[in-house]
Amino acid sequence: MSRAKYRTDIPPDHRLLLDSGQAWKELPRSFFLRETDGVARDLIGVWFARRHQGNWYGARIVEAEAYLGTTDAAAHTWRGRRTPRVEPMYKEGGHLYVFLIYGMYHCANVVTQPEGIGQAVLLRAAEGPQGAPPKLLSGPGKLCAALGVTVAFSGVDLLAGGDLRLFHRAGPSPSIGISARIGVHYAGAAKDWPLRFYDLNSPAVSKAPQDRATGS
DNA sequence: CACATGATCGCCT
DNA sequence: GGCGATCATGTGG
Repeated sequence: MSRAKYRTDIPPDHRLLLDSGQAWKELPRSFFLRETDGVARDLIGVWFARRHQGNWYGARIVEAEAYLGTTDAAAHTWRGRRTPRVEPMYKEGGHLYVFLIYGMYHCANVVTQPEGIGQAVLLRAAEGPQGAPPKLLSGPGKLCAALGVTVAFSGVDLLAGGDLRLFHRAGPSPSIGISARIGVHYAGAAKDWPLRFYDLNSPAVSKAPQDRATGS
C-alpha cells in the first residue's frame, strides 16, 4: 500500500465558498512572464481560488512579496540552488511553488518569468468573501491552511484548468503600500529591498510597517 | 549519518 | 517583545 505523504483533499474553510455565476476572468500566461516585483504588485486584488468537491472557494490577495531568485539572498533559489524542493520555482511563470516551514505551516508562491529563472511571489495574506473573519487568511501559513493548500500542490500549473487558479475581477484598483519583506532578517542587504506589496485599505494585512504608498 | 534551521503563528509576560 | 512547537530539508563529515 502506498501512502501519500500529503493529502490534496483537505477542505477549504466553508466561509470561503464563492458565488457561482459571477464573472471570473482567468489571468493570462503573459501576466506571469515578466518582472517579479511587477507581478507581486499586480497580484494585489486578484482572487486565489480552489475547487474542492465541485465547489469553488477563494480569497482576494491583499499582501504579496517578490523573491528575485539567484541574486536574492532571501530566495530559496539564491546562488542557483536547485534541489527537489525548489525545482518548481524554475518552471514557467504561472506554476505554483509550495513549501513547508517550521514543520507545520505551508507557504504558497506563484512562479514568475520564463522557465529556468527561479523567481516567485509569496502570497502572504488575503481576504475572504463577505462574512468571512477578517483575519482568517492574514499570513502565509493561515492563507494556505484556510484554502487547504499543501506541498502536494507544489509544481501545479495554475493555468491548466486544475483545482487551483487565479482570477481577476473588474473593480477599483487597490491603493498599494510597499515595504521590506517580512521574516528575512538573515538575507544580508536583500532584507531591506522594497519587495513587499500590500493593500493599504485591507484589515487582513499580516503586519503593517507602513512604509511608502504608491498612487494605486 | 548527524544536526541546525526556517519566506510562521499563537500564546506568554 | 519573547518563546516554543515540530519536521522536511540542506549541508557537512
